[in-house]
Amino acid sequence: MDKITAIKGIKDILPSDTPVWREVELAARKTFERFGFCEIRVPIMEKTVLFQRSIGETTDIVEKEMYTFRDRDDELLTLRPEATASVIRAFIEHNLSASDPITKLYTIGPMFRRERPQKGRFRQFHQIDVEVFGDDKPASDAEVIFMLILFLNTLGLNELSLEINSLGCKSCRPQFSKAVVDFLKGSENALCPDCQRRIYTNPLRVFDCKVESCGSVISGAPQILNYLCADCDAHFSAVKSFLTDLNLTFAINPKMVRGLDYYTKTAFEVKSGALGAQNSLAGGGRYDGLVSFLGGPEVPGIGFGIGMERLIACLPPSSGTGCQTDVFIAALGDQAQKVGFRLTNELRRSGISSSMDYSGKSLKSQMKRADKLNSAFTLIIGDKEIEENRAELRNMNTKQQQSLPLDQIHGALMNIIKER
RNA sequence: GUGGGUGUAGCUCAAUUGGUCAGAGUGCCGGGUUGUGGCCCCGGAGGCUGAGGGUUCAAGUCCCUUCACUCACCCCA
Repeated sequence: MDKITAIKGIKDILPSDTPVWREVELAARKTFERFGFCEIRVPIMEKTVLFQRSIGETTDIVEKEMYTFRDRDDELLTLRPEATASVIRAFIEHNLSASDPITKLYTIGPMFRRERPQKGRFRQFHQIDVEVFGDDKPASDAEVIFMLILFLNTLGLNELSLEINSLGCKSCRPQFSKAVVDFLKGSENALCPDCQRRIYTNPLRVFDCKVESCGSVISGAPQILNYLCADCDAHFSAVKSFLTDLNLTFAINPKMVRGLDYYTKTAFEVKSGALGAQNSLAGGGRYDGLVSFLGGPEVPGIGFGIGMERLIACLPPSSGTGCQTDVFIAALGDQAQKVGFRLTNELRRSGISSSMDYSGKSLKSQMKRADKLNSAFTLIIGDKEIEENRAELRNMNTKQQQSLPLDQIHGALMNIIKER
């Protein structure tokens, strides 16, 4: 029989990895909730139009990376490639702005993009996603960025680089785009074929092309920061000064444009050197026109996404404790097996984690198993002990051992374990 | 979609120019030693060397095809 494997680019998270994931998720919840964020859980499937509208028809994500399929009633559905669209959809659909003018949400879960997998890039990957609705003040931008950095620091990540930029708004960005197009047309021949095409499809993308010649062309191109309108310019200055107030070091990267069409004003990205080519660990920005563009009220928004696989790849290896067992019951002999079976399940009913091995193997291998389960205590019951109406309880760390009368075992164990 | 690299026991890897090359460590199972497990000692199971074809007296080792994994481009978290 051929064995059935997982889908390309879609990975299992094995028991050995699972503690780190939980630790990261827990840290995220704790940090975000300290900032007043609440969790929202949105579906992993949406109508395709939602993503087409929000992410942008000409983006790579929508053009060639989405898992889209036709439902049985012919409706086009797609597995979400990012979370923002869904969160906004839910925000609008349930009219969340009506009960609170400012809504702060986070969500954690899998995203899907059909790309060629490589280091730090998978077809199913996980994001921690944060969105703020209803606050267009620069302090909000700075707060969100601060929260992101704080969260990463909490996990022990300090060697990070924060880059920010402003992408302008609907009044100043078009002028900038036009200036860029005009400029690029002037030196079209020096660009790589991809970029020559981009001039007409998505000119700003030329900025993050990695081809050397394109880089040198674009280095002389107009810069968005020189085209910002008064409002955007003031906003950006205020964000920078708030970040400085919070002691955050950042670099201004005027070439950072972000791959989703909806961003306006502040855009930011956190990179790590430890990641290889896919070095962007988190990214986000403001999207002031998006909620209304998706049919909602005129509500500004800002948010970011963190790539969990990439984040975990940067983490120092140590942390993360495996599963713990309070007591392991090693039973030797048929009578002992019966007693042990009843006892281990009684303990579980009492809220104590307990395990035993039903195979009847040697004490040696049962002790080995106790080690694997990280048990704090091992209770040894043999048929001989049963005749003497006792069992031996061994503390796995101190090796200390005590004899317990059989009929008092349950109560005694409860006390001992509670004391720990 | 395009390119490079790699595919040998569950895991990590060996195997001189194609010629006892199918191995080691670790893990697993059993046994010994031990104050009833951890250290140490002995033994055992496990591989159509990713798959298919070809060259050769001889192929993990060379060639072709295919698949998988991986890294990079593209793009993004």
